[in-house]
Amino acid sequence: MPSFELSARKPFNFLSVVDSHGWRQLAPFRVDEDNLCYVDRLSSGRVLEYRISKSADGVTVSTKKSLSAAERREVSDRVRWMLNLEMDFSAFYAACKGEPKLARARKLARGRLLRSPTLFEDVIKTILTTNTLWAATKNMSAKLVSVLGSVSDEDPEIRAFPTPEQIAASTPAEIQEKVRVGYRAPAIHELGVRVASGGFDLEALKTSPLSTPELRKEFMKINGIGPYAAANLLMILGRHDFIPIDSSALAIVSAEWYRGKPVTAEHVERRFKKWGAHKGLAFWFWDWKDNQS
DNA sequence: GGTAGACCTGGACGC
DNA sequence: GCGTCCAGGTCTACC
Repeated sequence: MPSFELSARKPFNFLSVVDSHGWRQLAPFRVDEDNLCYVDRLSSGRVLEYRISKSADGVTVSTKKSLSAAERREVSDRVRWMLNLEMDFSAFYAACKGEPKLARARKLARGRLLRSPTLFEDVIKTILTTNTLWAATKNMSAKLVSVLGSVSDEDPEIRAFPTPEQIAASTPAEIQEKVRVGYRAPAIHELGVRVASGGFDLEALKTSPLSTPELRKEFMKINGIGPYAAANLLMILGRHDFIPIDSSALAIVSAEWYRGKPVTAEHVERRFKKWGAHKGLAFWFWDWKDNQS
């Protein structure tokens, strides 16, 4: 099986990235034992699955068939992005010192969040997490891939996440009916159209010079993206100064400090205010009483 | 600027 | 079975 190595900035813990949130469960990701697999559609149109596993210096990326030099460069760039191999978390780990609830985060080199190769895919998936159960999010993501994604010529069993063009070529009614995303269909289709037409360079936001509050506003201009979803996307981009506060966030904060009594977003903010630019990370990797994973 | 109500879906739950 | 509730929120209308 053809393979190559990618190094990571230290400290690096492969499983801490894979387990950083639920993305590994959303198609076209899958986990096979301790390997992370992803079906990608390269710029050439070739659809293939690559398998990522830990190595001494970072990760090993393997494919069933060989890649051209250009394809290998493309896959390398995408895997580096997906696992955030280059990011420096030393300031966060320094801030964690003296906080027992973040001792494991430091010890396990937590901080990196698994992300999709494109911001487009992560925005769509974030929309799929809103106002629903996680099981339904997984279903919607799987259907989006199986209904609209490109099938591989090399393996008809695998499909990639649909491109903006593929989503734009569909209709909101078709997306709602076949992908079962409900009221989210118009927002998903609209984003596909905007990106496919070239009217919205969503991927440019990956490296935007905008301040985090300005970038948050940009995300919130997207239909279907509110405060929770914008904060989630900022976390994915490595901007950690907003907390994605959803109903489960309220529940765990309530259990942690308020004996299960109802709390608001302000309670969450107050508890993590002191972490400043690391607020999102401190929240995300806190050792919650009710979540010892 | 703050808030109530509608919004798709499908799994869980009670009957 | 069947009906109801509600979840990893957002949007809009209204005050």
